[in-house]
Amino acid sequence: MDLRHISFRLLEVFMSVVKTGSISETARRLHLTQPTVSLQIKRLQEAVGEPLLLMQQQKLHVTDAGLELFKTCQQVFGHFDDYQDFLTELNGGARGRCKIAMVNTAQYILPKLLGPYSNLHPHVELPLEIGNRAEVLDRFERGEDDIYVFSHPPSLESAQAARFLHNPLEFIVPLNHPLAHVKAVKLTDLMQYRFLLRENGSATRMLFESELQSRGLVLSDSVQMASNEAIRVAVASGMGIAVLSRHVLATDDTSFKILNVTDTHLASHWYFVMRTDRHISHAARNFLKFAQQHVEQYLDTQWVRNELHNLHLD
Amino acid sequence: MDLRHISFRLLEVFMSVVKTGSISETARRLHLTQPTVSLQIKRLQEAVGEPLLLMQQQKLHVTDAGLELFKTCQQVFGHFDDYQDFLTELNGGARGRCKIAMVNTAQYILPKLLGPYSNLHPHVELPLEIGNRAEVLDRFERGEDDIYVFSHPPSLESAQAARFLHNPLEFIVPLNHPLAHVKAVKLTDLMQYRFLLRENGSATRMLFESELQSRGLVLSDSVQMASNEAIRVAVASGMGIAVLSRHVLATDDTSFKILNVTDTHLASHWYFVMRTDRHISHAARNFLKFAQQHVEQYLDTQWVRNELHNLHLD
DNA sequence: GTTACATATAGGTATTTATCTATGGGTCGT
DNA sequence: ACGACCCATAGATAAATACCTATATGTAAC
Repeated sequence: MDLRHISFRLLEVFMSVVKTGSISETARRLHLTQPTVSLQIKRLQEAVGEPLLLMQQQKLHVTDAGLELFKTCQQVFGHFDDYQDFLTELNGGARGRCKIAMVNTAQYILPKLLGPYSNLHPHVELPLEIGNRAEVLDRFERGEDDIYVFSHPPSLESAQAARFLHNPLEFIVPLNHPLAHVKAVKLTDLMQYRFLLRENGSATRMLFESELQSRGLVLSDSVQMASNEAIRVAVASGMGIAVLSRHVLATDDTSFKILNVTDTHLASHWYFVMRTDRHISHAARNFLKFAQQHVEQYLDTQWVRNELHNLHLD
Repeated sequence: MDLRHISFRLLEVFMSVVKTGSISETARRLHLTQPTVSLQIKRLQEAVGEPLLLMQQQKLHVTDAGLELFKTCQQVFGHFDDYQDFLTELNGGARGRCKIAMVNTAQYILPKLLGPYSNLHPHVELPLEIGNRAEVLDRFERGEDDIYVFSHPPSLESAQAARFLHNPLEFIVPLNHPLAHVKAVKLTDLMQYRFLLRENGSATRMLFESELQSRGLVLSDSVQMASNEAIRVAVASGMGIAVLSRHVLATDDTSFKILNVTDTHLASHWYFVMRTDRHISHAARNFLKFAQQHVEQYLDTQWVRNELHNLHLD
């Protein structure tokens, strides 16, 4: 039996002939001519190397080999039907994988969107990668994920980015800090204190430092820490002061004090970024559509800046 | 997804690519060039309407759709492997069907051959048709069976027949019959008695009547009966005398007497007949080969006339 | 920077395919 | 005997396939 040159079309025709028990009838149903069907069957028989249909008393008779092939075909088409269903789900975004890589800070906000999405599409895998800016940038360069969440999106010809959330930065001090109860503070007032900062390259730090530089200010003392939590806890325990994303700070957290710095309003935005030179999974497209429609619903409305319509998702 | 023009070859190539994870490697293994494989994959992707493989960081990456297709292919090829096995058995005669139609009398001898054969090939179906000569002839004309067993084979261009067993006829009388103890009888001595005969067209009757005719004899009385058993029992109970195939008479049956008719030795032969203008199942071929090799073993050697080598079985 | 491999693309060709129309030869019912 | 059907075969053709060679391009290793 040489299947090589057997196409599924051929098997379809064969199955129809077995079902209808007639070559002419099959021809009519499949909008072919009778000789065409005759020939197809002949070819199939040659490929199988065994008669599949015999004319017997003016009637088409299916041989054992034919019947068994018919059964085999039924199974085979069953599997392909299943596959078709799978594809349909995949296309509808109801199944598949949507790999997201995000910078550390984003992990405080993205789950609010991912949770509802995941409930809606339980068959979609959502592997998340969390890293510092450098790491995520690395992944982005290599195109390892479907979607990237940046605060400062890299610029790349073959990528598109869109903001969806405002990311205001706040200055926090220990409760017993001299400035803790001052009503209005200026940025220069803070320079004398020790700042707890994320590593170089962190979007928050970048933003803060560029602000300092543009105003000709210099920190008198700073300590680098690996995570936002570490910084928060360290500030609470009096190790120094810090500038952190508003989203990192729980509103009911009273272990530190947020300053009212009147002359400085640092803020960036959260961006969804996707590469256009790479295949984007249906699930990823679907997630972004979901986000576009539901950011207002699941994220704090006061911070939402929904510009996701700028993404070309179709 | 449009499978119509997808051949199994294409799926084979695809599977190899997934397995080896490399287009070039697949090309080497399948003795193709790399561009050929590239193109095949491209075609397959177009047919499926979904990317199956992606280049990612210089490595071929199988997409979800690709992986699922791969699994589907595995199943599908599994089914075709099963089918191939089925075909192999069919070809080896170990599976399939061998329809045999035989005249009544043959049912006393054929089972001796069919039993051992069936034990050897339990997966071969052996539907038997038993009828009178006219009925079997009818089936033969229409080609309804693979093998026919006749005593007087019909002559037909597109058929071959070969003898395998001698079929001597015996005259039997009731135990209390006047001739029962006569040592040597002549045919003419029997004419005055009532003969119990099978229906017109029965090979036994044909043979007997042609003998009578050639010798200018006429029966004084005859009764037609439907089966050999009926005749045997009727003879035993004194209804008349009869001529029956030796094979119909059990050697240890003492309910009647076999005459020694010195001037008449009626006999025919059993023939296997097959049509050459019809597909002959492997099982049927195989059975005839088996018969050719084993008639001596399973049938009474004294009656065997094995001329089955005259059949063209390959 | 060159070599070694990987894939992708372009261009070419012989073969195969999927069709068709036309035709021949059976069987069945009228 | 004559349509009305059935299937098989022959002959024709446009399209698709299955390959190839040559070449471009991109990355990794030396």
